[in-house]
Amino acid sequence: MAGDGKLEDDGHSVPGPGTAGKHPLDMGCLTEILGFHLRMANVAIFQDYQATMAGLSLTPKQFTVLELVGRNPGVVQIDIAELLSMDKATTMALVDRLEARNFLERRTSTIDRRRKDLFLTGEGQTVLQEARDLIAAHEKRFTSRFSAAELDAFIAQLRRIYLSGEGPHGDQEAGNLPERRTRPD
Amino acid sequence: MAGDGKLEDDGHSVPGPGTAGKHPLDMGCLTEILGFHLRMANVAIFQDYQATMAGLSLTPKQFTVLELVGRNPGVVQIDIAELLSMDKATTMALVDRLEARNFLERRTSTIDRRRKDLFLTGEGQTVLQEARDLIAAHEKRFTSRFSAAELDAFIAQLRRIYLSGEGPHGDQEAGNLPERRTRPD
DNA sequence: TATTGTTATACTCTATAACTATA
DNA sequence: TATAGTTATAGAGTATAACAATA
Repeated sequence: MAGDGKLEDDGHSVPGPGTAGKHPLDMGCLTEILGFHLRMANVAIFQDYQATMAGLSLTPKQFTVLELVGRNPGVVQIDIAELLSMDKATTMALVDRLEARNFLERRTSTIDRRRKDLFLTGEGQTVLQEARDLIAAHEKRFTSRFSAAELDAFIAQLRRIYLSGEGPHGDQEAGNLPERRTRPD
Repeated sequence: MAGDGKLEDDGHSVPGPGTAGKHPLDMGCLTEILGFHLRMANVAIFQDYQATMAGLSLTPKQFTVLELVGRNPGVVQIDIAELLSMDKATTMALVDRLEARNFLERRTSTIDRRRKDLFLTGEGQTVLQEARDLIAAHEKRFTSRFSAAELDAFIAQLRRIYLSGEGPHGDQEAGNLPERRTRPD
């Protein structure tokens, strides 16, 4: 029903997320744009996450990296970067912050001395477990809106978006992007 | 199946999104965190969006604002801010950029002279329609992975995440967040 | 007194490019 | 020649705080 190619007028009107539709705006084609809904959901979850994690000061991505290093001792930056679709310099900065807070450490690999194996410190392990506990409660506030089957289907659909070989678009001949855009906001 | 409260070891291992699992990492509890999958999907869509919109240099949020102003001539910043869960200063900066590119203009409201009504310029209307066309093609690369029924269900689930009164968590007694975190990354 | 817009400021995230060292 | 990490730099996005104009 949604999406036969063209984005045109459909006159949908949707109340805002916060107050109960004081000034309902016509959302136009936004209602049928998957990326829009995805972004709105992301923002909503982030806000609760932020309130939940205020004491720990760990961004979602920082938590992700701690969890990855915790589960995969000795993992190197380049693999984390690839998994999370980050630039290696971005990954560097991220790891720098976690290292500065003494949550993880770099050790030069004995096998390939270009590589720095990453390990959690004791403090990192502690903060990771605290974060896991807080996030579990935070998650439950959202996942409780779904049955187990619904949640599994939901996650499967999300994975269908981001697990797809090299990405969806065909040839990528453009190569160089003329202007720089930074974040998925 | 996913989520009985505690986040513990489950040993799931998932290949990275790009190359076909060269270094599969143990994702630990990440596999059952809805916010993680949401973020990964968001990043994947953003990357295709970016490649698609390289020529126009419009971020998703900029496009959203243009569409809102186009559909709701005279809408004011504060309403946009509320709908998109943005700070009013952030909204200001966003509108500034669009105004500097001559895509929209501010006119002092005749009814309430504190307010500035927003309108698309001719150029803004042109660029908006170009963006709609590009985004339609971009969207199709993702939505084509789902049947119409699946897509409707998917979007309904996303809306269930972000349309929920004041947000999910109970009392919000904390009020002031001790540290600042900025973006949902 | 409350609301809307505004400015100033600062900090984080991110990417680009160039560099070092290892392989 | 290619890879991993690193540094320097720059730009966008965001929020906080203060302020002005108006209601």
